[in-house]
Amino acid sequence: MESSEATRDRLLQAAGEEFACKGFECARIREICIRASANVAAVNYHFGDKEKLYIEAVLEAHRCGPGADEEAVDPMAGPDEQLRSFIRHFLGRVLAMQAPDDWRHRLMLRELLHPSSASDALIRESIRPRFDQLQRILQRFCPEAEVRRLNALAFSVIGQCLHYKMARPIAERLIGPEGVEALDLEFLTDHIATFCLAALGVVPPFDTAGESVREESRSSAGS
Amino acid sequence: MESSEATRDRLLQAAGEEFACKGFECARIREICIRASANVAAVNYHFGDKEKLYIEAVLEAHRCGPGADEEAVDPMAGPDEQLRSFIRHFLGRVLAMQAPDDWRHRLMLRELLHPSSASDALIRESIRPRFDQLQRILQRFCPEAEVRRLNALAFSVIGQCLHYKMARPIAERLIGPEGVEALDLEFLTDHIATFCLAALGVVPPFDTAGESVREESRSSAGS
DNA sequence: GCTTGTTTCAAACAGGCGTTTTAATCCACG
DNA sequence: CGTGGATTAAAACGCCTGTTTGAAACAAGC
Repeated sequence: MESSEATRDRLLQAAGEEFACKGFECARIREICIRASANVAAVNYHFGDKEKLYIEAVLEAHRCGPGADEEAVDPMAGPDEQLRSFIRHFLGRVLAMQAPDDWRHRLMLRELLHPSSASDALIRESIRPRFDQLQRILQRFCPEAEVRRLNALAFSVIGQCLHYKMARPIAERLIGPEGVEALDLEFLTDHIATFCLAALGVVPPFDTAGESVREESRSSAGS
Repeated sequence: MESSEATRDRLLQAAGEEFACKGFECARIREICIRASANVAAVNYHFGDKEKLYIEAVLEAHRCGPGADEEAVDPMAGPDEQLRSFIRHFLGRVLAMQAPDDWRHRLMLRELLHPSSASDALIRESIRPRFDQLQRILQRFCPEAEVRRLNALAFSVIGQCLHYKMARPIAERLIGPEGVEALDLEFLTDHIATFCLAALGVVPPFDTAGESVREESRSSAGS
């Protein structure tokens, strides 16, 4: 009874990887079972059919995924440092999605782009909290802003970050693989954070060399 | 000989629509032929196989697509007006992709996200020129910027726009369909343009109400 | 040891897929 | 009219899909 839970778990893992990189339609049950060293009938026995296996795989990837750095943004920090921190973590997760072992987040993203019944839990427990968190940060900059502006501001932040996952194949063709590789986490975090904070009037805008004037050089006579 | 070119054309149109909304793998040749009022064997006769039909459909959608507003950005205008104009047109195309009749752009986007041999022509003739155009505009703001910064700036503009196509299903769940609908072309164009121009130091940043201070109110004593 | 319930396995199932075959149809030209 | 090449049509082909079957293997309780 409990002994064979192992097969179920192996199936969930294999299904997650397969669904993540091929999608629901293109993933093959036989391939999943080979990966899991299980028989084809095991899917039907443990889950019923392909769709129920998919839903369970998404929810499983969702359960194992978050939890670690849930509250990585310091609630005591200033709004600009909070936004920087949010961008760093969000972008870090976006860039890490390229890694072969991060199939969990790729699977979750796939589910969000083509929502099935599994997306409810994802949005409720993962996406919504982070979106609200971002909006709370932005509201500290624009406390009197209407909802529509707040939404657009949030999407401006998210859009810039997510772009490096979504459009990566095009980007590699446009500026070359080495051009994409040069846009690493550190540089992009600083770029997007400065871009947004400048738009919000918190830090000075980019100069004619495209560089940002950070605090230390602003108050040069300070320390 | 020439008479039956009609069947070929009907197949290309039907294939374009079908590939655009279901993708290469999930589109069915039989369904395409029903749409085109053609026999299944017609695909093999006119194109060889499914993949060659797909490539021809992408290239056909590409040929019929652009050409109209190729140079919609006034080369004589100031850089800020050029950027505004670029964002308006790019965003307009992104938002128009939701329309059922704009399957051509949806198909092209699909091809760019999962590149096959058809993407070469797309990138060379459609994407690359516009990307270079955007970089030229941005270079007028930051003439001394290095390549990496220029790339990141371009992706900041593009990412904000494309987000409204890519993440639309999630956005509708996050802020509701009416929330997404409120983000129309006019509002978003102004929002993204102001966001970018403020980051570049050309216009004042958003104030605490999330509103932008446009030129007329800046030089209130002027006219 | 036998029974009972759970889990695995090889094999087969029906249906859909892209593709091919073979014959029928069309249409222009001599 | 009749001939030949281009186009269409119906049917079948082989393959692969998700799913199901029925029996075998296994462990536990009496």
